[in-house]
Amino acid sequence: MTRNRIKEVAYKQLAEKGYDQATLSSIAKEVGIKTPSIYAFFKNKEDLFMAVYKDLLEEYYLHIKRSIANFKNGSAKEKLYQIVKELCNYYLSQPEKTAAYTKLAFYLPPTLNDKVKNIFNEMEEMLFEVLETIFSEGIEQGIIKDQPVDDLIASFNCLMDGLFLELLFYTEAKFRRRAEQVWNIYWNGIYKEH
Amino acid sequence: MTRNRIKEVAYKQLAEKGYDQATLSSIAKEVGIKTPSIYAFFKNKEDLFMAVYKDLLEEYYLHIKRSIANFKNGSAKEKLYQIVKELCNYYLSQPEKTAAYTKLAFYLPPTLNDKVKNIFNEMEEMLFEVLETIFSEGIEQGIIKDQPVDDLIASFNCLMDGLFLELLFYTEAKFRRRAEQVWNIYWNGIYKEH
Amino acid sequence: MTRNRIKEVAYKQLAEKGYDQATLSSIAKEVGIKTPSIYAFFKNKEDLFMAVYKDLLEEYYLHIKRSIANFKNGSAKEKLYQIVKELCNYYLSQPEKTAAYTKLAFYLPPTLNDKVKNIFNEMEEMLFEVLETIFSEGIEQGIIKDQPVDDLIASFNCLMDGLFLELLFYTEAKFRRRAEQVWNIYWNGIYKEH
Amino acid sequence: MTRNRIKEVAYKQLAEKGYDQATLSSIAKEVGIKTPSIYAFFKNKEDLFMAVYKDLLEEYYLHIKRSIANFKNGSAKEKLYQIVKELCNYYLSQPEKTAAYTKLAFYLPPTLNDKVKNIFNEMEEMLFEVLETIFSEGIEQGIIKDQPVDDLIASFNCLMDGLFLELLFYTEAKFRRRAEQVWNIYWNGIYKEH
DNA sequence: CATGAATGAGCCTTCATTCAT
DNA sequence: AATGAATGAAGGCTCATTCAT
Repeated sequence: MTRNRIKEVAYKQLAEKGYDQATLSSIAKEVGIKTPSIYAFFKNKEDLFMAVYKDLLEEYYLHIKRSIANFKNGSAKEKLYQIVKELCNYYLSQPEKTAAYTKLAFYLPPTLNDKVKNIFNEMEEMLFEVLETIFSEGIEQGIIKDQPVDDLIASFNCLMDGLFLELLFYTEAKFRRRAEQVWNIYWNGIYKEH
Repeated sequence: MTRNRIKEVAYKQLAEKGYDQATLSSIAKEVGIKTPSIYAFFKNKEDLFMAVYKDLLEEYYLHIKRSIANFKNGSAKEKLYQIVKELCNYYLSQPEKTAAYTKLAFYLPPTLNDKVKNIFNEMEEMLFEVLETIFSEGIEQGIIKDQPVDDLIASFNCLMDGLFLELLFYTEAKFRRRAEQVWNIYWNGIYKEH
Repeated sequence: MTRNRIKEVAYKQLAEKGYDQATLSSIAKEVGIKTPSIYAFFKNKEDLFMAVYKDLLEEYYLHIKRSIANFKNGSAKEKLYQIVKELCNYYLSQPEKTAAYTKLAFYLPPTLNDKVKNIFNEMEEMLFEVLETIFSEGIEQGIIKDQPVDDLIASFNCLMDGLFLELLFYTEAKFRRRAEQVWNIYWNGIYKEH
Repeated sequence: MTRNRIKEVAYKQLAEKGYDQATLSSIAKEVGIKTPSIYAFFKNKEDLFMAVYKDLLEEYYLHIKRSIANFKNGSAKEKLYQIVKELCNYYLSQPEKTAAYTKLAFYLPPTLNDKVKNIFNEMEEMLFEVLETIFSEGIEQGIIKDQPVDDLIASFNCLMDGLFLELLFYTEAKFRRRAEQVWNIYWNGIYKEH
């Protein structure tokens, strides 16, 4: 289906070049159609990218949700580690989508801003709840030092954000190593020795 | 001096709108000159932004260098904390420059890529050396757990990157709080209890 | 019948926006079909509007013809007055058709020019003959001052044209008043006092 | 000055083809420049045509005003006749401007509507006052039949409008003849026999 | 230094039209 | 009879850039 090919090329070029440089004509050329044909499927350039964004966010959202569902069992440490690992895997398995996702976060055509931010917030809230549960349980079970859950979540997110950013600069091997290093230090900071 | 006013408006608009949307004409308009006048000072759009980038990076570089010089004395903990705090202060005191700096990191006109990356690398190396010294000393003095200095540096950088990214999404108050939280957990992870 | 709905929407939009802005797609949208469907009924945009024009002209032509037939009896004054009145009624009862008719007169796609002008001329000739008869009789009967019939026809037409033009600028009430005023002065000018 | 050449070609093409078909590129081609050059002088297509309209209206307005000033002396009949004659002369000496003026009256980009209508109204009011004076004086002096001045003005305007419309369909010679015929009948209608 | 004028390249978009289904 | 998909042509417009003044 052409519509999907357009969308895929669109997010690929978004990843590579950003919104402005991802020209309708360059997208059309890569798809193998003429520029005006895009308008048979999307009202606008904005409309096209809004669709791309929506897909990207939904897929990401879904993936996180599903990953989390998989770690119902296991210790707090295992759960947290799995989350980090899963997200790293996702990032690395979908480098283009991740890059597109990043571009998205850094420049958004003003019109799309609000719509996209809503999905962002939704995702953040979900992740927040999950982490809250894990940390609370960890503390109750004496595995994690007793400290404000807020702090734990904040620094976990910061870790994730840092990794996310570094994703853009490192090769896969380096990145994986780095993720391990970072995780270790993080865990050492929060677990309670016996 | 007009040349500087151009550069300042340029990085301001870079921060706000990114490279593509920071049009020469929109820059000229804000400066209060006509577009072609820019060519009296810069060969190119690329040339202008290369200058902007260079300034941005050099200032950032210099700032880090100076900050570090200030913490010649003090414990490893103090030194590291000062680095975090100083950078956060810098980010917060120069939100526009920081935003520009970020845009720069996320999209660079291909021609500029190599030149800019060099400066990046230089900065990273410098920071690496500083951190290496601090961590090594900390371990020697028994303040920091004995562990690979590489890991310590990696996770310190990840912390900084995470904060850097979050800078874009949080208000100053929230950000400051977050920085404290993150630092605490980090330090708990690396210091050696007695 | 779809064909007719297309035609009606077409002349309505012609009236509102003129030939160029009466887009096939905007017509299709208002009809509730897809643009290419129009081609099932009309060869062309030109073809469609040619049909619209033809209808418009024929209806107008027919109307004038029928109106005139009604005034077989009566004095010259009555006949002329009835023509003016009838046409004004027609204009006012079909404001959209009249507007379309006007647009038609003012811009015609070059290809249609000749075809349309033929119908115009036909109509004008018919009207000319009718007026000729009325004026000649009026003069013979001593009701109208003895003067060149040509002049009488010319100024009657000018009166009609003026009213036609003013139709576009005035409300119905104002227009009706104006028509009466103009007619009175016109008649006072040509009738012969005893 | 290029700016003026653009405006002149613009109104010429407006006269010939109407607003939509008077393409910026076709205007540029006739001027002998490239399309984007137009934007050095006009913000917009609308801006360009607004300038054209303003010129057209102002010139027309000025011409009427000056013509009228010339007939300060003379009988009512002379004055009225001079107005008709002057306007016909103007129309005929500036066929393109008149055609443009007509196109203007029949289709106006919606944005320009209000601005242009103001100038229209101003002109109409001025003409109304002048005619009011002439007719009132004519009646006082016993040259014109005692009748509502409103009627006299309405039918004079209708005469002018009719002529204006016919201007588009007739050759100069025919038109001049027609104007004479129409004037005669008009005057015969309003003058008072002794 | 600064600018007015000009331009090639290119962008987003619309339009009339075709064709296979 | 109707439509989804596609397209060539063209339109309005912006941009970076040049050049003479």
